[in-house]
Amino acid sequence: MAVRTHGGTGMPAVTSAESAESSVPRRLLAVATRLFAEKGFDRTSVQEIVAAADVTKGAMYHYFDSKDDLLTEIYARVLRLQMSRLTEIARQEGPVAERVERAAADVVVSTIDNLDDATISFRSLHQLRPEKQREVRDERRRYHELFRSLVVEGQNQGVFTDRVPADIVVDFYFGSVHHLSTWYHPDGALSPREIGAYYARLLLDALRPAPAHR
Amino acid sequence: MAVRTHGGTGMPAVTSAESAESSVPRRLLAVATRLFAEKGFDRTSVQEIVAAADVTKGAMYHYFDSKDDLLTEIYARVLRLQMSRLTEIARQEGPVAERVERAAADVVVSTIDNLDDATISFRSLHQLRPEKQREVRDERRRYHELFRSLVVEGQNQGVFTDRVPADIVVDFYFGSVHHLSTWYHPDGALSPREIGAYYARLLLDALRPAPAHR
Amino acid sequence: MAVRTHGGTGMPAVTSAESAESSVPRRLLAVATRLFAEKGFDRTSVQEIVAAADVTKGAMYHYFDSKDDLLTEIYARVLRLQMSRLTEIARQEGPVAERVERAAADVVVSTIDNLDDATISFRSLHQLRPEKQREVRDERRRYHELFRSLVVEGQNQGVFTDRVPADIVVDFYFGSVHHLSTWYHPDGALSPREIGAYYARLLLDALRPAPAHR
Amino acid sequence: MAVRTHGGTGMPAVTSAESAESSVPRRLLAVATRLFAEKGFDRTSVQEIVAAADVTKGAMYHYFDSKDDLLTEIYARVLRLQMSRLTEIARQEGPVAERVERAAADVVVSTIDNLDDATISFRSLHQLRPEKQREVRDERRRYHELFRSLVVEGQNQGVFTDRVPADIVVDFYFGSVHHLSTWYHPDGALSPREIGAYYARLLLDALRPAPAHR
DNA sequence: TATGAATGAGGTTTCATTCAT
DNA sequence: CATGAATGAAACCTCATTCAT
Repeated sequence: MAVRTHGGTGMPAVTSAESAESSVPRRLLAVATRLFAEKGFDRTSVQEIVAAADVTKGAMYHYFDSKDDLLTEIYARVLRLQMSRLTEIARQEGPVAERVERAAADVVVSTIDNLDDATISFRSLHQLRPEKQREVRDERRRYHELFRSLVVEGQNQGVFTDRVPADIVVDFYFGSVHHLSTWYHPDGALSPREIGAYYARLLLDALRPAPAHR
Repeated sequence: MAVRTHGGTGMPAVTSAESAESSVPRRLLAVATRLFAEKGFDRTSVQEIVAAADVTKGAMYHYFDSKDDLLTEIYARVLRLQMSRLTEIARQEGPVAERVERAAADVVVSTIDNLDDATISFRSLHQLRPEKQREVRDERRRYHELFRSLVVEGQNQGVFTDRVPADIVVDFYFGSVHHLSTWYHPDGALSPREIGAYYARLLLDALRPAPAHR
Repeated sequence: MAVRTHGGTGMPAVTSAESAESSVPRRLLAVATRLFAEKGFDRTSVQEIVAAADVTKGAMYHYFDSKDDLLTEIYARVLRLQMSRLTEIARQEGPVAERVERAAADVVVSTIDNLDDATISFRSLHQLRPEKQREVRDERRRYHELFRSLVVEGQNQGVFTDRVPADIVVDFYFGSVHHLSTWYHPDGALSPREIGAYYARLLLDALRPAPAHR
Repeated sequence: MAVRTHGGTGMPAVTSAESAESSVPRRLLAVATRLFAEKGFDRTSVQEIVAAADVTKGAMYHYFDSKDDLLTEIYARVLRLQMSRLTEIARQEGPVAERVERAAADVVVSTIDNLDDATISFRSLHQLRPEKQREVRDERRRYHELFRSLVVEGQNQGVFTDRVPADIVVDFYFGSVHHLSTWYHPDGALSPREIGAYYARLLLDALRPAPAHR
C-alpha cells in the first residue's frame, strides 16, 4: 500500500551494496519504529529517521509517501501480525477454554516481543489521518470480535460465566495487554511467557462460572 | 508550583468582570485539557489554546511558564484526585474484599468522569520533561503500592488467592482502567457505575481463592 | 533628567523602611550596572533587574522612564565622574608633563575602580537612542578635547614630541584605557595603581621628544 | 564546523544562476557582518538578515545552525585572518624592531580594512555561548602570546626597554587597535596606512630603551 | 534511483510597557 | 507610591516536503 516496491513480495529483495544486512525500506521502518516508540511520532523528525537509518531524505521519500506513511505501515504490520496469530489459534481444535487461554497468553507474549509496536499503537492513533484511523479501528474491532466470539462460545457452552458481558470482558482484557508497554521491562523478574500465563490465568479465573460469589 | 498566583488558594479569586464564570488560569487549564485530549499535546498549539480560552498569549505566559507547564498541571491534578480517592477508601472500615471492590469500581467511575484527563495521562507521559516524568511515575507507583497493599492484605487473610503475584494483579487491573478512554463513549448502553461494577467484579472474581481450576 | 526625585539633590534621601541601606533608585542603578556589565543590556530583562533589586516593576517605572533610561543614567554617571576628575587634574599647577602623567594614571585607576561602568560604556553605545548617543559622544569629545589640549600644550612647549598628531595620541591612549575591562582581573598580580603607572609611562615615553629614532 | 557544506573548500562553489555574484552562505555572512556592526547582534533579527541577503529563513537555517552560528563564523574568520598575518610577519627575516613595527602597523591596516569585523569582535564576545567565548579568548591569547614573544625578544636583545612588562605592553597596544572601530571614519584626513604608521611609531617609541627619563 | 538545497508556514516564547486598583 | 495582571508585537527556530539535477 505504501511501500513502493517493484516485486510482489511486499518487501523488495536486498540488492544494493550499501545495505548488506537489510533493505532500505526495512531499515527505515525498523528505525522509525524505535524512534517513534522512544520519543513519540511528533517528536521524531524525518531528519532523525534518515540519519539513524543512514539514508538520504530523497531515498526515504522514494519509498514512502510521507512520514505519516511510515506510521501507517507500522500499524498495518502490528494488526496483520496480531490478527494472523489470533486466527491461527482460534481455528485450532480443542475446548474453547483452552483456545481462549492460549490466545490470551499468546497476545501477551507477542506484545512483549514487539514492545515498540505496542507503545506506538496505543499512543499514536490520533496522529494518523482520520481516514486511516478509521481503518485501524475497524481492523481492531474485527480482532476484538474474533476474540469475543470465543468468549461467547464459552459462555454459551457454560464453561464461562456470563455475569459480565463479553464486550466488557474483551475491552477489559485488551486494556491490560496494551498497557504492558508502560510497565514491562526486559530486566524484570518474570519472563514474557510467565507474564502471559499469569494474564491468561486472571482472565480465565474471572470467567469461571458459578462462583459462590461472596 | 506552576500557576503563579499570589494568594494562597492555588487559584486566584474571580475578580475581573470579563470572566464571570471562571478565572483565567482555570479557563486555560480547562481548554487545554479538552484540546490535549482531542488532538494530542504536540498537535495542539498555544495559539489554539489561548484562542479557545479567549485570552492573549501573553496572559497565558503570565500564569504558566510554558506549554509543558499546562501538561504538568493536568498530571498533577489527576494524580492528586485519584490518590485522594483511593486513600479515602483504603482507610475505611470493613472487610478488605469490600474495600478493594469499592476502590476498583470507584477508580473506573472517576476515570470516566474525567475521561479527557485519562486520555491525556496515558498518552502524554513522554511529552513531559524527563524530570517531571519521573515525578509522575513515582506518584503513580505510590498509588499502585497502596492498591497493592490492599490486595496483599486480602491474600494474607486468605480471602484472595495468591496464584498471581499482587504486582501483576495491580498492573493488570490498571491497564484495563487506563484504557477505558480508548473505547468508552457516553452514548454507550452502560453507565459509568455499571462499568465500574463489572470491572470490579472481574477483578474480584479473578482473585477468588481455591478454584477447582479447570 | 531621568530619575524623578522630588528634592533637588539628584538622589532622593533614603526614607522608606524597606531599604535600610540604599534608596530604591540607587539600588536599581547599582543592580542594573552589574547586570548590564555581566550579560549585556539587551540580554538583561527588566524583570531580572527588579528581582535582583527586590523591587516591583511598577516601582521601577515610577523612578525611571524606561529600561533605556537606566542605561542613560549609567552613561551620565560615568561621564560626569571622568570629566570631573580630569578637570580637577588639568587645572592643577605644575609642569604639563606631570599633569598629563597624573591624568593618564588617574583615568586608569578610576576605570578599574568602576570596571562595570567601563564594560558597559564601551559596549553599549549603540543601544542608546540615537539622540542620546549623540549627547554621549559630544560629552566624550569634550573630554578628549580637554586631554588633547594638555598634550598640545606639552607639544608647544617642546616637552612632548609632535611626531604624531595629538588627536591620534589621545585616541590611541583612550583605546587602551577603555579596553582595560576586557582583560583586567582583580586577582591579577598588578594593582590598579601599578597598571596606571605603567600605562602613563608608556604614554609619556611615546611622547618623549627628540629620539635618535632608530 | 558551522557552515554545512559538503565539499572540502569550506565554501560551496557558486553554481546556481540566481546568485551570479556570491553563494548563499557567503552572502549571509557578508550581510550579517554589516548588520551586526551597524546595530549590534541582539538588535539584528534573523528576519532582517535574510531579507537583506534575499534569502529565505529556511535557507539560512539550512546553512547555519543558528543566529549564534553566524556570529561564531565571523569570529573565526577574524581570528584566522589576524593570526595568519601576524604569523607571516613574525617569521620574516630582519631585526626584531622592524618586525614588531611591521606587525603593529599591519594589524591597524587590516583592522581598518575589516572595520565591521572589529566592531563586532570587540563588542559581541558576551553574546557567544560561554564555550565559544572560551575558544575565542584562547585563540586571542595565542595571538597575543605571539606578539608578546616578539616584544620579549626585543627586550632581551636590548633594543626594547623592559621598564614596562611585555604583557602590559601588548594589552596596551591591542586596546588601542581594537578601539579603532569607535573613532575611525573613512572620510577622515588620514589613510589607514598613515594611521598604522602612527600607531606603530607610538608603540616603538614607547619601547625605546635607555631614556634619560625626565 | 538518489541527492540536498530550498521553501514557507507555523511553532513556542520573551519582554518592555501600560493601567486599573 | 506601589502592585501585578495583561498586552501584543516580534523574536528565534523547526520541519515535512518539493524539485532541479
